[in-house]
Amino acid sequence: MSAQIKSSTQTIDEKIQPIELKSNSKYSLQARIEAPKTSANLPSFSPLYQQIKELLLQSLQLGEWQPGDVIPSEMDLAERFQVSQGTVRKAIDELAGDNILIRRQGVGTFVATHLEERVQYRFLKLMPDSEDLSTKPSAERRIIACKQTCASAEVAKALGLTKDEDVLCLRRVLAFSGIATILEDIWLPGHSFAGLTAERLRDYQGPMYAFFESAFGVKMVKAQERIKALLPDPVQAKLLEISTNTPVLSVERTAFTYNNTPMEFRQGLYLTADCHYRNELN
Amino acid sequence: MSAQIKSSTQTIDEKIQPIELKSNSKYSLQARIEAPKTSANLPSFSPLYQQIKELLLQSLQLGEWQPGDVIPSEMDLAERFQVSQGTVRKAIDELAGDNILIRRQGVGTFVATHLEERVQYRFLKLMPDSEDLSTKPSAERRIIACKQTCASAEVAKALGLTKDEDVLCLRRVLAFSGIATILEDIWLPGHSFAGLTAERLRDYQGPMYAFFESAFGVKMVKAQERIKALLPDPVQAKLLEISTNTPVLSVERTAFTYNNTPMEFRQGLYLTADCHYRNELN
DNA sequence: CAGTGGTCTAGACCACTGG
DNA sequence: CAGTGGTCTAGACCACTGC
Repeated sequence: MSAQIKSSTQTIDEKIQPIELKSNSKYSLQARIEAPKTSANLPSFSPLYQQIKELLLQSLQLGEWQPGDVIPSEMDLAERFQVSQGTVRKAIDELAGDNILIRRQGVGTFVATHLEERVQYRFLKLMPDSEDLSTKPSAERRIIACKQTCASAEVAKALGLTKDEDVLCLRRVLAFSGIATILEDIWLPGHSFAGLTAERLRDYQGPMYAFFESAFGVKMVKAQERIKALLPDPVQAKLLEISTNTPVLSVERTAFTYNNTPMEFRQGLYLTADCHYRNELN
Repeated sequence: MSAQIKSSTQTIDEKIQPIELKSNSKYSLQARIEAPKTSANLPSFSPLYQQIKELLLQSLQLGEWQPGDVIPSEMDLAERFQVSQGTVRKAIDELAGDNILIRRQGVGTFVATHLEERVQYRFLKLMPDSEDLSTKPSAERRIIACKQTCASAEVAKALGLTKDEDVLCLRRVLAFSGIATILEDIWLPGHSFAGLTAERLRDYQGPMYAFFESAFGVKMVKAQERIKALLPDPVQAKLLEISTNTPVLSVERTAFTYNNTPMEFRQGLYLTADCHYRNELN
């Protein structure tokens, strides 16, 4: 899991060849093959920095570096992969752009984590209407249910499981400043979250995704949301302390780990009387 | 508007000084002053590529290059600003990341435009539930109203105007596959859109933001949205052909030109029976 | 002060597009 | 085939952090 050697393919002929490569001379980076263009529009080659990016992602996925850890310096990585610092830099740049790594000048490059994040809820786009960012009231959380069930067709599809596979199902309410605001139903693949109980969740201080990281080694990296407007059913309305005539946002989220593997599906109902879902478009 | 000369400040001492600068030796790029750190955490200097980025933005804002135009090649710009190609490249990279410029390998770098965009509606995140991207039914548009009024407090605030300044107010309905889906109220600052009429809008084929570009030279660059769930009032319900008990998404958008200048405020009501607002989180 | 990421350069070569 | 953006390198120096 340590020494990986590879070679640039671009100018390899005159560059590294004469030098004895460190520990083994097998190329661990895919050679840039001039693949005959298939009918589809596949990219015909992969730049070095993309391959480095993939290797870094592999190391992250395999747990070589844990969330919050420093990764080796650019120079060290350049040495390890036998490329220039600039090439490593471009790979890291992209990962930093995806919020997978975090650069800190003068210190090092770190694996992003949902723990100890300046912004506690990275994926929560709900904001108070009064843009009063100064007083970010920490949420009160209430776990309503935590049970093991079989995946419905919808949940199975979202999680990439087959129907009736084991899933954990949570239900919780978040209240801000004493006002119940979010009701969430959360489904998790059973095989990755074995041993999760309402008690353990209750005991944990901090964001749920931080808990998933530390307790199950599951790091959420990105997510997709589908938003609709709904009227809550009577049970939902009761939990949110509203009437069934009060419209709410339905926010269905699929969250992914490395490798685009879905690891969570949730439906949130957001009460938007004093809040809104905020989005930036570019 | 043409020859701009400047100098790198980083290694200027030994580098360019002995050479006679092209046409004039005034630095048009701000020197990197080691400003005494103010109490606030202001950046103490600005990298060259950031300054280049600002200069490019200025040229865009002043209309030196119009939407759809090619801008000069990286080499030409490097020559113009007296920096290396890599520095220009980094500036352009950022602008391309903001969807302000578009790079096309082998061809050149272009000013982004809402016209002739592969994706017609860049800011519209509403998708059919059946992810049936193949059949993207073009919307039927109906202009309901187009009148000149005074800015309400809310609209004035969003557009950075003072209350009661002139604004244009549009109302329209978009229908997909014959189903009325979106009702939008749109407010525009009167001074920038003088002469806009329902007829001109109706005659124009293509996205509204493309119309704004070609008819008024207003290029929307980014936007913010605030989403809530609402019940429509009777008038709104009638226009959307739904009952007042059907919840809808309220999407309030402020759109900006260059310089973070707000140029449009709109409230859209989205019927989400067969559609959803889609968002990607990183 | 050593070590990290951040900026900048100059030059080489590659991949792609269009005439 | 010329011209554009895209990749890669090697080396220099700067800004920031922590010890």
